[in-house]
Amino acid sequence: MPRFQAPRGTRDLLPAERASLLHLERMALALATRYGYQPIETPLFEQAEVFERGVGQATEVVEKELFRVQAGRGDGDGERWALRPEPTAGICRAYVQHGMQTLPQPVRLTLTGPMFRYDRPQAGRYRQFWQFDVEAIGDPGPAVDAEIIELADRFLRDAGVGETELLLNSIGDAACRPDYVAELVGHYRSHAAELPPAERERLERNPLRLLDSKDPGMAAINATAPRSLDRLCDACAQHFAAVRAHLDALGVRYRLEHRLVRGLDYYTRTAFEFFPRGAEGQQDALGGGGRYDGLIELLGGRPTPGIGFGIGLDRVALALAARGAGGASVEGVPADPVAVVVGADPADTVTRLRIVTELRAAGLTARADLGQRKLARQMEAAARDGAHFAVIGGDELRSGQVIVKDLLAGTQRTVDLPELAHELQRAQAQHRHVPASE
RNA sequence: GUGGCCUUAGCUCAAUCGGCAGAGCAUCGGAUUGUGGCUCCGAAGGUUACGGGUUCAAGCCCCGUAGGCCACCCCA
Repeated sequence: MPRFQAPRGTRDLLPAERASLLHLERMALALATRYGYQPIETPLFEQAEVFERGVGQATEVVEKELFRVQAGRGDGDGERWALRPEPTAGICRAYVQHGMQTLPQPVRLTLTGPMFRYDRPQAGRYRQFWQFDVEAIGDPGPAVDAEIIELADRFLRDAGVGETELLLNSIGDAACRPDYVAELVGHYRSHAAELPPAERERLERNPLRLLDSKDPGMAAINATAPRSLDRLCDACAQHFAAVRAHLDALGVRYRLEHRLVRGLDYYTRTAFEFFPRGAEGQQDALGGGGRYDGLIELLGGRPTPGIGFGIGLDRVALALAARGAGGASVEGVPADPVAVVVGADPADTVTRLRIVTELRAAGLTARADLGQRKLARQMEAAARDGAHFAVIGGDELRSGQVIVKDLLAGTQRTVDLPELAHELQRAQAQHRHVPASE
């Protein structure tokens, strides 16, 4: 085992994995842009308080998983930093900081990048993971709720993760949630004797969480627990009904899940999560999101509604791999070079480098074999690299010519150097029009 | 943060009862001095994750640490 390793819970994305992620990132940006969401980038770290206030002091994400950073000398209040555990708080901080309330509302933003949580690693759960995030800030909905959810659904389908299930809930707002939570606590208190110890402790800190407990002893108690959907105030109930109507109109299928409570404090009203069909462990969640009508205000802005989602690209890639999909070559990132320039005189790297430089200037994807190996080895490496052509520089160079060998067809011809780039482009285009036999 | 399983070459894995650390693939070279994927031959590659203990002797048994995975907690 090497002395130095990637830190626990992180991993190197080797070219094949990097290409898959790059593919997803590009797909995400293209899709969000088509929906009118503009790219934004925020720092990978923020003042810790942005997350403590934004995400919620009592959440697992902040209490247990915040990746705190020792800054410089670490001797001032302003130097309490943390790596971002999720993108929404930072984006909302930027919205406030840059006065985006003066822009036409809502402000539609998207971001793709790494997030950090100091959690115990597991497959599909990393300390550094990639997320595709979309936010619409400044629109109370309900139509934009449906737009956002449909966008998330579209991305998952375009990515090709297969059948997914969308779980939907409304967890109320400042007007009705407190009463509901109080009623819920009362319900659990009346069953206090039957509660498992761990659940009894959570009752005090995060009562909503008891709802989705997997403890078998909780099944009976939860069955009779009040449901937030039955306790929504008129405004929330109307909002939720309208969200559903919009989703129905768009043909987005979902399942009501009254136990769905999101883990971040900022959520209000609409909450949703996506799972691969048949897999509903939390570690299988592909993504989720919801409305956060109080968050901007918490971060120092005027009261402003917002909604968004995050999709875990690592998990999307995992789901793809599980179906034997993905891993294909990425547009703009060809896995294989079109041409490899090899030389009969292994020592003459000048000629090879000069030729390949001209091919690149002409827009071709090409590399030269700059090793000192004999021709057969250079050819072998070119073929195994998946190159379409080998450009062989030998005695013909004296008369300004090279040999172009089509490694797929096995044919070859002599070409004048000034014609080389053209000839390769022509042959490549011709190849594309021949039905692939591979 | 809790509990469990695992870790041998770059990768996938062997190694009988505790008794000389191996194979395939990949890499490099040769067979073939100007022509590739096949074939054959060879080389290189190891502190058996790390540290300690037991033993004449440890990849194998014991303890600790790190990392991976699984189930929780919980998120992506």
